Amino acid sequence: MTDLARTPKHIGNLIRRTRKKLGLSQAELGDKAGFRQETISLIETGNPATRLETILAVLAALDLEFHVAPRSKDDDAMIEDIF
Amino acid sequence: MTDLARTPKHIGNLIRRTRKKLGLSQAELGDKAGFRQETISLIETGNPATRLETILAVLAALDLEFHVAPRSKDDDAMIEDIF
DNA sequence: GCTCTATATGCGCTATATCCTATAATTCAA
DNA sequence: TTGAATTATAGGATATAGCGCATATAGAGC
Repeated sequence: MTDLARTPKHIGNLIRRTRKKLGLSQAELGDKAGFRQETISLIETGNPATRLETILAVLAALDLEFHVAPRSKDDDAMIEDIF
Repeated sequence: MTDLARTPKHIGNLIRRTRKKLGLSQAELGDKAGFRQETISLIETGNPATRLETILAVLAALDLEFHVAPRSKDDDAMIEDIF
């Protein structure tokens, strides 16, 4: 099961969804990833200027990882449903 | 076919590989993505502080996109082979 | 070797991440 | 509804992105 992530908002929503599924607060996730609650808040609200390594650390703390794949028409059809 | 990308270096290598496969110079890719040659250079060498939106724009210029998936044991086995 | 292109590096600039601290605003349960 | 927890926001400090511009290396071909 993989989720498409083309924009910072996609990624933020995905992180928030996963964090809540795991029953974590932003502060708890921040602890696990090595960042502050405020930083998690910014990421989840779609801050486009977040540092790459910060995103990677937060994903890892949620046991997630990025995969890179060709953009596909299937994804285009799916893209509106992400929110 | 998807590629695992757990670190800025993974992502940089992937971008460089794809760019060369497409016969583009760093400057040409920069043009397509809206950034400078120097910025592409930094990304390809694994700069961990690159802005998220910059990475996303460069991936899009290469017709690539991120997917988010659970970290898997299969990935752990594969991880050493990325370089 | 030499030349041309491609890539990496440097400086000064503005913008912003993240930290730290604090607090406002929102959500949720009792 | 109220009180506690959670999330969003703010200001000052430090670090660094990406810009523009310049240049130094590095590579590929002759």
